[in-house]
Amino acid sequence: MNVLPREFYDRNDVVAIATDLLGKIIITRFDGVITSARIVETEAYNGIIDKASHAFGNRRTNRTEIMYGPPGFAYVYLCYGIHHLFNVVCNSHEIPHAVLIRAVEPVEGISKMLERTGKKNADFTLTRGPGNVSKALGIKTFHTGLDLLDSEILIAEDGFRYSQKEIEKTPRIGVAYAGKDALLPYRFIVKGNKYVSKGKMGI
DNA sequence: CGACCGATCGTCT
DNA sequence: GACGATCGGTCGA
Repeated sequence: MNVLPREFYDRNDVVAIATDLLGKIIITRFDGVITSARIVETEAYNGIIDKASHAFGNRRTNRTEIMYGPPGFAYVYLCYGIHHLFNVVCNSHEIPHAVLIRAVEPVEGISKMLERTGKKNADFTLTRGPGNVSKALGIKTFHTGLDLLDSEILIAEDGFRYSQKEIEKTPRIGVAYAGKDALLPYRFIVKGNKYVSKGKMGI
């Protein structure tokens, strides 16, 4: 198990990074408790030219500032006042690319995930959808800015890899407000994986 | 299965 | 003051 290096995130191709993140492992360690899960669904957000991105039009606010920083850091924001959505900051300083983690497959610490989510059974709803991912892994908005190479949240690879045939691309979910950009094939899923979220065009 | 709805609050205008 | 990069439940067909 190796933590992904800074160079993994420091690329001028957020779509490639979103694809490459499939199969990688997110590991969180809060209060000494480890939970980990394999990424099976991602979405790319292509910075200032992407209407679906919070950084569209070079918008800089307290919330989005982290995306303008160096790559390999967490961008976590509150959605609908309830859900903490976990993103990975990509590309170099001043280029606000990000990848949203939309679904993972539990690996370690499932009992802790059940405790955090208040669920009884470890079925596919445990970590399906970006809100559930953060809830199960214990990620909150105040974790925004953590270094994914050295903090309580890490992303690593264990040698496992999905083949291109197992990966499908679709338009992103819930971004209708982005007009034409909502049609871009920036969502990446592992075909047939039961943890992949339900989308209009998804599985 | 699809449509709809309520929860809930930080962020931006 | 309005609005989400959502979720889970309910209701009707």
